[in-house]
Amino acid sequence: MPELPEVEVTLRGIKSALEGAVIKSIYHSDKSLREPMSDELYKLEGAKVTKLERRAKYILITTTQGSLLIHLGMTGHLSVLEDNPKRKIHDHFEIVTDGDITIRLNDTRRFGLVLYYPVSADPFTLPPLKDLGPEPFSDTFTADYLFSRLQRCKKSIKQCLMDNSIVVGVGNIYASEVLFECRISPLRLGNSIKKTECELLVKNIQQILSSSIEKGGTTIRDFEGADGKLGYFVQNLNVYGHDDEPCRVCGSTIQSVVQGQRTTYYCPKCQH
DNA sequence: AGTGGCACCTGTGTGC
DNA sequence: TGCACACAGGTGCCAC
Repeated sequence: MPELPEVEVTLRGIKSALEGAVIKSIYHSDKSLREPMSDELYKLEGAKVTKLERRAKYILITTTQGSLLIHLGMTGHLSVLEDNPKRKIHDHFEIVTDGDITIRLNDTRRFGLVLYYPVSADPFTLPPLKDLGPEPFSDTFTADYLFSRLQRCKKSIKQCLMDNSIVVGVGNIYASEVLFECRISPLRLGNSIKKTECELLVKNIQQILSSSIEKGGTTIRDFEGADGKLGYFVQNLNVYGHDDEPCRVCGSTIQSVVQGQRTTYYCPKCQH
């Protein structure tokens, strides 16, 4: 499910329910996500939520009794519920607030992550946040930076864009879309990308991600925002999932290719 | 150091 | 209808 825009839309969706609220109760299932969920999570009961923020595709919730890091993996979804309805299959974690709002994590494939950090710990200096590259909207993510990083990359530019140590938040959908918008072939190696192309990449990564956030994310199968509304960015996808269809720009056939076990979509005529 | 392959999981769609 | 298989939005670990 979630790429960065979906996570940002989710964060905005849960923010009003959680910010300033007191956590009345915590629940976690016995099933392991990417890692088992610790019983230390119950230490958050009685805590006041002081801050919600996003780093890469992680949501960090800071409270007076420690912090909570949530990753949605491939199929994770957070919903905001008002009457604490019965848990359904694949509901693995929930927070109930003093305002009787339930924030519930449903994650079919269990690639998500829910971690607890004590008050004394700074999650930004610890795994998994510690070694992440720059945010796409930050001042440090510039064409100069990208160019210097790509110099030592011998893998494909598509895989470079998805490499979290280079830039965070560009997943499989948006990597294809960004390269199409830049007219750069996904098959080229990172170290073949010119400075002027890095300028294009930075600009389009920012534009496409922010446009998708505005439209509520991308719905491929089952993504909904925390309010249950579907995202509309899927209508703006030019190549992702469009293999064997005509390119919207030149009319030639969109191709797909597997790179690093992930499918890439591109127009062989438009992209060089 | 950088890269490719695989593992973690369940559900869905396709072809036989 | 049933079965086998491929594939799906992410990420970390391992061996080379």
